[in-house]
Amino acid sequence: MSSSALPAGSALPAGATRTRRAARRGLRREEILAAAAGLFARRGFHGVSIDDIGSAAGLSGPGIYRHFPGKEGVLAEMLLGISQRLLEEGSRRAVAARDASAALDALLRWHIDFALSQPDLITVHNRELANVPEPARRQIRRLQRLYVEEWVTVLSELAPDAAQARLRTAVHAMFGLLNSTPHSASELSADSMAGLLYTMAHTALLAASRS
Amino acid sequence: MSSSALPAGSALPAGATRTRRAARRGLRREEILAAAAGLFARRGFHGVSIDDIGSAAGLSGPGIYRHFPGKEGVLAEMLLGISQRLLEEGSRRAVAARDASAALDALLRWHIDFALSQPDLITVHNRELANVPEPARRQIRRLQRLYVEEWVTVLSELAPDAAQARLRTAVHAMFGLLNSTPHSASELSADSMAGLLYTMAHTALLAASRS
DNA sequence: TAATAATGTTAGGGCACGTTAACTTTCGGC
DNA sequence: GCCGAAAGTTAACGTGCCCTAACATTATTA
Repeated sequence: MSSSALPAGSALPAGATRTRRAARRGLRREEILAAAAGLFARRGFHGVSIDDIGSAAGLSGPGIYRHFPGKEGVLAEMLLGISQRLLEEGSRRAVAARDASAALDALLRWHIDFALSQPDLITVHNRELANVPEPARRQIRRLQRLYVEEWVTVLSELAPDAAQARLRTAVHAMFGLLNSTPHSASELSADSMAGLLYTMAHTALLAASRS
Repeated sequence: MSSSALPAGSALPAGATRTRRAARRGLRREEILAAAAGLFARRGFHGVSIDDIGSAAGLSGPGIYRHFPGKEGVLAEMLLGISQRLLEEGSRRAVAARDASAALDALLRWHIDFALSQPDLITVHNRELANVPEPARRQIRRLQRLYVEEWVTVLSELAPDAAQARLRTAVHAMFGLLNSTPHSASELSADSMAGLLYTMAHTALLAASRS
């Protein structure tokens, strides 16, 4: 890590080659993460072996250790990536909206889009936090909390009288609704599903804020 | 199983003694199931060992095999019991209601009550079906499907124009909402939580039926 | 093209787990 | 109060898993 992550300021060609290497390495890591996500979502963290992940990614089991410190490391990086993506893109879109109502719309569209296009990631994100070892788990929790806070802030602007604890709980429940996608066999088209989830989540959140 | 489950029609005293034995046995089985439910909910089926379950239930690991055919057997019976309870009690209350609106109210109250009072069971029921071996899994799926159908029937009566596939998907999503309870740290009292979940689920279902 | 670091492979160690076996204790029924 | 089955114990077997070691191959840099 020290030699490749912190370049000893040299000329451009060296930098270019290091970039090529890093790109290859990055691709391989993403292949492994994608393969592991599908397996973790289907069988759970403890139901998947290192050899399983290796086979699904096109290399042999112990080859994983050239890219990750271990099985828990794969899971930790996966969940960190998901949490970061949800938070960063969610914040980006919410801030870009012109008012609170539009921000809620943007958050809903973003989360639904993510859940429908990445069902494996959403499933793992929902279920496997307990299997992440401690230094990383705290960081993931922090990102998840900030993501929830983003939603609560928007809702608070729409319903200033609602208690924040109630809004937080409502947001958690709505996540349960949106993230249920992977479990239902989905007899609906992706568009119908997205519309249905939007309607249900939107009305549920507004109802929770009002009453 | 054959000698105790199918009594060779004898007099009452023999029946009474058999009942006493069966009662002890039944209690022990429920202790094991309860201990296993908590562990499965927290760490997942593959994250729990037979010795873990035994310790939590107050006996040593292999002692489990005097009551269940194996680890998968414990999970199978647990999920079967949950599915049966949800379906039977849900149907009972829905049928007893005087109209469709009251039936939906009864179903909501029943499911919320169950989810809030048995978070471990709801969690296991949601996550671990894939680890049940095949003869039992089909039966559990059947019960779950019938339970969903109970909801869809009631909703269809309230919204005759809504497509059944849409209603089924909406019910699945609402289950995700109600079953999210165990994950949120619940800063709310049980009563507030029940009220909030009722409001959100009710409005979401009606919105899904209308639009 | 030779050297070197990155990336891959197979073999194996250590350990935990599910299950069975063999034996002991508890307890209800005559 | 004895008998027999039910219920519990510890020991052990086989297997699968995570990870490391040792070696082979690829590919980049000089």
